[in-house]
Amino acid sequence: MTDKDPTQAGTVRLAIEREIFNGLLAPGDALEEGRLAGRFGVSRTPVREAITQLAQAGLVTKRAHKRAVVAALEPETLLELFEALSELEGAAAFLSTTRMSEAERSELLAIHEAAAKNLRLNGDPNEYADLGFAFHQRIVSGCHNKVLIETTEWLALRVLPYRRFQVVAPGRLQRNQSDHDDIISAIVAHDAAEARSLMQRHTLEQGDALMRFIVLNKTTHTDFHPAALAKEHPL
Amino acid sequence: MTDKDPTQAGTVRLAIEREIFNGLLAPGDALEEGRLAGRFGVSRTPVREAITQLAQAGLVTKRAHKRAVVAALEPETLLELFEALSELEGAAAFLSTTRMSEAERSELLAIHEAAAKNLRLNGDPNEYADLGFAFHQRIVSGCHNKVLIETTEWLALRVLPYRRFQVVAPGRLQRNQSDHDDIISAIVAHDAAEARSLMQRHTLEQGDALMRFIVLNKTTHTDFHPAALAKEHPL
DNA sequence: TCTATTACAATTGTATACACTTTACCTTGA
DNA sequence: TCAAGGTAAAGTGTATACAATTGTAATAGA
Repeated sequence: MTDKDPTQAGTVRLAIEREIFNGLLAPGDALEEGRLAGRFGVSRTPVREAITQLAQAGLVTKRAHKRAVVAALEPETLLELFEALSELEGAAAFLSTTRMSEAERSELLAIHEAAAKNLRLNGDPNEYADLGFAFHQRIVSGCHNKVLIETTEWLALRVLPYRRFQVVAPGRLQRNQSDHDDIISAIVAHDAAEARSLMQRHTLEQGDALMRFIVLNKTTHTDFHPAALAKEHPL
Repeated sequence: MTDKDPTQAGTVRLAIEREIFNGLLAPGDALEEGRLAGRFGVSRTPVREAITQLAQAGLVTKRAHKRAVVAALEPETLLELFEALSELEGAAAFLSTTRMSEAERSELLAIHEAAAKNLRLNGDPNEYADLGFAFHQRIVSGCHNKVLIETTEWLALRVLPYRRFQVVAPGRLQRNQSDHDDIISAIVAHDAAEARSLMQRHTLEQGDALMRFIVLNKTTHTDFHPAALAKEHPL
């Protein structure tokens, strides 16, 4: 599904996806086929196909004869996403502990150390967020189970617009890094069960922290749309 | 996505899905839009949309300008599916242990006892398979996490055509029932960790048993298409 | 006989036109 | 003023026509 896009439908799909992540298209916004077609300079057909794909991916919701809208994640759904994701990432960590190649393990370590360095030197928080994302991604891909990887990334995609806000909570970065420390230790020690447990709790707490942040800032928003949050809390 | 289908695309989608499960459409078979359109008495447009949805669901594979084909599960992928599924169902069992309502718990027990009765009286194996499926489904739905439920069912859908063959292996039924016994016990005892562990191992062993069965019968098949198996091992 | 090239057929991707449903607004009556 | 109904506008669902790409087979050359 993540192929290069020789087809217009694929191009449009990626474009819409981008706009959702950028916040240009906010949750609840209607995806009107005609306008999008005009905006991208294509006909309704590929737009319609792109929307169908996005709907199946869960990024937009669509009912018959009703306009497709960008999926609005209610707080409850966001919690459920993190709960499910924590189980999958925990499982991946368990499997990765015994399945990662030496190369993969050392790459993971390199990413972790780069993040540590960034933290010590008060580097760019955006870069730290990217490294954190890479950390999770490597652990997931290390399990060598394509189905599990695919499924995990499918869920991670849906929380992606929200996940980066973990860093704004005070003291979250240090806690995050220390969690990663422990996870790395378990993996290096080949303690798969411990790696699972730590990873699972870590992801779950990421979700909790995000939820707390959202709730605390909710008075000023009817919605907790990532774009709105981004404006008030620029990284 | 499992709504009633006031739209033709939805109807066609379900029809194709059925034919895949029935084996009328075998893995590797090409889904040619024009023919399907003619066969269902609609135009290519809804057929195309149905195929797009099925592709996103993983039941068919589709690349640009190439014909869509029914997804052929290679043995490796099937193993990966069961591995991922076992993690998800294990997680669901963990959560269900503490989250199921009394009504849900008693319904689960009723299903389990009906299966036991079927086994004692040498009932219809097909009915037993259905009860087994219901057993898993209730445990999953009991976790009250829509995202987790949805994700689990998404994977279960892909192994559905193969999963029923668990019953053909000699002694599998008794083993299956005894596994279910243990899982029920853990749930009733509110031992969530044990429920997870048992459920996870159970689903994983289901997959292993299925794989063994397939490998043992592979000499006669170049492929282990469910329809071919169904012909040789009618339930 | 085998291989490569080329033309043609088959099939997918896209655009446009039309039918049907929903939504919104406006009118009408109380 | 408000509610109810109806009508027009907007938007989705589907069919058809056309363009672009791929698969195939036939032919020419070695």
